[in-house]
Amino acid sequence: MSLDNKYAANDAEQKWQKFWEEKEIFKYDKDSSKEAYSIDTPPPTVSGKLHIGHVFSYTQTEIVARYQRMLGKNVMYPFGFDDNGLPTEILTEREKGVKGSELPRAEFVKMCEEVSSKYRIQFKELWQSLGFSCDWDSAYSTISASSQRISQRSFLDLLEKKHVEYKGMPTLWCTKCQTSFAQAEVDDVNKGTIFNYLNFKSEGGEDIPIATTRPELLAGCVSMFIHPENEKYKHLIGQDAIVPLFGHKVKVIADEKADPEKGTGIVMCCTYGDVTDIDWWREHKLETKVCFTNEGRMNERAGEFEGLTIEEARKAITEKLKEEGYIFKQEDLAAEGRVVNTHERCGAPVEYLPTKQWFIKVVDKKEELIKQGEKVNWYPTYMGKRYRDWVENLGWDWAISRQRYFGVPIPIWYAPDGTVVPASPEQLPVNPLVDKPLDCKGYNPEDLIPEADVLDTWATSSSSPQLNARWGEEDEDPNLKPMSMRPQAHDIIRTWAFYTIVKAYLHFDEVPWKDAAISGHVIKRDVQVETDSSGRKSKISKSKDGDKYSPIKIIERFGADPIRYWACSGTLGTDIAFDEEEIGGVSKLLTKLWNSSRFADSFLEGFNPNEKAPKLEAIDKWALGRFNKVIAAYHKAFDKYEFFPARNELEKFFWSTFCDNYLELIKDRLWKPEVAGQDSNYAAKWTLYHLLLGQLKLFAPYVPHITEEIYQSMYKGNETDESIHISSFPEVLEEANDAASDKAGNLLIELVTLMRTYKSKHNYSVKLAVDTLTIKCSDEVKAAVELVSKDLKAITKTANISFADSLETPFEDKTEEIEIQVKMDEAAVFRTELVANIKPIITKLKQGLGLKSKTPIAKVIVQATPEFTEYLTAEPTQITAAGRAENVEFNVDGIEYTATEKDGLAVAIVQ
RNA sequence: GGGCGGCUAGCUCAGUUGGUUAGAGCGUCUGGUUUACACCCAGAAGGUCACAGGUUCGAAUCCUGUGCCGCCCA
Repeated sequence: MSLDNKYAANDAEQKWQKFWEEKEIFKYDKDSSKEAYSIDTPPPTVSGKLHIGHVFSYTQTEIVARYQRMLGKNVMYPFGFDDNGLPTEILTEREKGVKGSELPRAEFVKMCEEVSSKYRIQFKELWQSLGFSCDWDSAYSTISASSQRISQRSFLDLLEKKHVEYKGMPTLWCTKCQTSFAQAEVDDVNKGTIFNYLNFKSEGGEDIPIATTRPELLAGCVSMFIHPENEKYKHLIGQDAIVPLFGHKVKVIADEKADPEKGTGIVMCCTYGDVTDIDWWREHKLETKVCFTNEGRMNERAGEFEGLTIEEARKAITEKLKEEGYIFKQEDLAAEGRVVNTHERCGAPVEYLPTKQWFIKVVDKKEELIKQGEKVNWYPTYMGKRYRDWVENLGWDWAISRQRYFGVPIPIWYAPDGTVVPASPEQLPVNPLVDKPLDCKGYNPEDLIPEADVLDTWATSSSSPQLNARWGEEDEDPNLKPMSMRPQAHDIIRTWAFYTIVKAYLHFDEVPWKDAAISGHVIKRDVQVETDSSGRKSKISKSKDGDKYSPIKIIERFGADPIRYWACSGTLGTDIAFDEEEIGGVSKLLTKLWNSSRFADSFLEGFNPNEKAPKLEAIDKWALGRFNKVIAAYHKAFDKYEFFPARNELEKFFWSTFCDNYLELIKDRLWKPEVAGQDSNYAAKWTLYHLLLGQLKLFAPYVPHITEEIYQSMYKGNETDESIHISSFPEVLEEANDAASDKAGNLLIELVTLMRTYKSKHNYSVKLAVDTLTIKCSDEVKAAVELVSKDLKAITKTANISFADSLETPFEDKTEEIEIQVKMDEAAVFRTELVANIKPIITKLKQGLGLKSKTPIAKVIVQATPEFTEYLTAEPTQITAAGRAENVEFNVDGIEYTATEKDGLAVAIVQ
């Protein structure tokens, strides 16, 4: 089977994707004795849109999977979908135009299932069209029955070990989603707002000024704070103050956290404006005066403002304060100056409300969790610091209960006296709203109150290592503890990486995985700003950039392989700009790979590399030896998840050493075995066979489709592996590590470059014949050059090579070891000169016929003196090439010629 | 305000434990090519390695400081 002229990417990609699936090439074998390599694939959140960022980071993982597989490991590359929880609910509400809280629970859950399964299919199709080598049989969804079982098992284990607790305390609360949430789900948004300066009154009637952006909290004001050394106001400490509009009294208290420089230097403390309020409330044992409802409206404490939303109340109360003369100054805070905490799932501002929630206790485990983080190998290493910083700054335990619907139920009931009655392991998965505990702990089953809350989505996705290892299930896999690696992007170190480490630590006192490879994000090049020459970049925005970055469309345009290759550009962990030009550049590389393979194929058809041991020539050893170095560098880089340098070494070798030099060097040996000798011909083919195969294998993880296509067409006979992707990487060929050959090869390249420069500077064609090349060099160099003089002659079209101690007319360029003198073949030079005269005339004639200079024509006819004719007829292809003509004829009578600048030379053309 | 990362050719980026003349691709310029490939080949131009100090025989690389950009956390 030989290779077609052009590589048909679309057909080939689909063909091989089907082939891999049918032949189960990527199946993980649980019972294999081979070393396991397991990947804790991030289960993407089903949030609707597919994003080029997904492609970028997931592809990097996919390439690692293929790499490890070719190292001979038993690779577990599963896929999961994190389809439960609030993101899916919000998506469903948006798509179906409903509100979860207003529908019967079961009905809404069913809708969520419907929506998520739709998107699950889209995601899977995307990964498949990129040629991902997942074992789809091990795909999981975090809401499936078995995932629920494992997630509930996790909860019960933590309950038993007393790592979870049910407690009432101020909790991050989303009034829009009407649920509590975790610290990690808070987003900082810069938002403009108004700073209101207003006066409280002291008992003695003195004005006590404060500044606040949230006057609606006045109803919940419980105290005021002044710095103990605040000279201006410290006399107020200990007094009572009267809250404007609402009239209740609050104490003025001293505390160092009240910054004298900020606002007026006096701060009001409410239930609860922010984390400082909560700290004060706790430290000073203040009363609790909630003035909001869970739905985000003012409650009865707000008096006439009851029932207004928080926003409405802010305006109304500000107005009233102004009317009644409490406000004496208002300040517009610019957007960048004011950070508002929002709920990352929906964008609503964060509130703090006292509620009773389930927490995983992490704050008192900081030290241990930091130590766990140190046991993980982070790539790049500084990402470990981000983890550490996050853990060190933890202020809250991890709230895992959500007052929502589409999630894993918390498997417990409450007895009338408050005792928690857990589900039994054998009844999982359980839905307390429907089921009863197997062991009611002596309570009447009818009296038990089911827990209606569900687990946070992170509480389930943080169990992905346990889901992969099938923890506690019949088919539990002991080889996956810990897993080999976790790939993920840097933005979710504080959530997903952290939570997963927490779980593995609390359950098993171990790390979930050995390595964590952290990728960056895809950003776009902002064209408008770029023309400002400041070269700014910005994040891709779904709303602004629409479909431009739709992965499906990009795959359709470029094919999967170029996108995969692009996804491996740039340093691990850093953001990358999406660059269509670069993806187009990859297509060029693949075409080059295809064409060079096609070239090799034309000589290797029927070739058997096992027929006999080759007698390798210096130049063969040189190329193979350099390839040995590429192999070593490739593995060294991949070992650290640095697929970009690995790829670069390979690409550089392929394009420069292999294509531009080695293939050119062996052409004569391939074309003319009768001149070169059968041994030489065999050695060239043998080297070509192995070099190309080796490169295909190193390219395979990146561009699996085209390499498979070439492998199957060219190599399948001699090579027995069913797919290149389960073959093993090329081994270092010791025989080729030969210093003399390496030296000779490098000198040869130096000489070739010098000759090319010489010709280029004289405007000669690279192929123009040379009569004699004279080299001035040391005896040592001379000996090395003699090893490759045959190759040097062939590639530089040189008839004679000689060595001399001094040169009469040395070429200006030289290297450290070599100087040269070139005597061109006079006849060839003269012929070139003649052709150089003919060429512009042909172009002119073409233009006269309305043709472009590159348009092919039938014939060039030249009229010339006998002397010129003799030169030209010796190498007629020079003229046909110059005119892109089929043919050339000389001195035909009865035709109108156009004269050239050179006397005795004229041209005509036939279209 | 704290932490982290970055600043290298017109653009996108490499640059190993400090070591000859700092590299690649794209772009530009000059040439070339029909027995793999114009998605090609050869050659050239183009850099005060953000800035300022310091360590060193030697610094893009190590140290200190400054500026700008980005991210994370307050």
